[in-house]
Amino acid sequence: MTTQYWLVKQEPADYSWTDFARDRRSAWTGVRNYQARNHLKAMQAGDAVLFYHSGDGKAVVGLARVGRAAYPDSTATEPGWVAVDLVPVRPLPQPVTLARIKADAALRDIALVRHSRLSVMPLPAAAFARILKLGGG
DNA sequence: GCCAACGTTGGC
DNA sequence: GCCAACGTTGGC
Repeated sequence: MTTQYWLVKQEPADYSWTDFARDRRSAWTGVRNYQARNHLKAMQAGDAVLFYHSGDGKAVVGLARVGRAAYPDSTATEPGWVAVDLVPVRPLPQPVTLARIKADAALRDIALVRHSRLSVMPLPAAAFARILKLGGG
């Protein structure tokens, strides 16, 4: 299976990149949106993931990878919800802000811009590479 | 099956 | 703090 590319959002006040880097691994639980869940289910171990700070931050701040593909979310009170495990790889030398992304012609159609409420989304390989480049990573 | 009301997310 | 987008719920 070829590597797929994703972006996940997190409110830094709830769980920041710093928390993630300290933990070395995080169970991505609590997703309760069907579209986001379907993206979680499509993740494979080893896939590349960008970590985005929503709210106070509004920037892509780090690179991660999928450590474990989808499994039942133990925090859910109803069946059917899933979690994945994510592992931090490295922070981006320079966070890529939402404003920067919106200003980039090659990125104006990504889900982060087009579908701002989605918390787990796929990224085309080219868009993923572009954001990494903008971040100096 | 439609639609109004309402709640949540997230940018500004 | 406000508002747009959008998902969910419930009445009909």
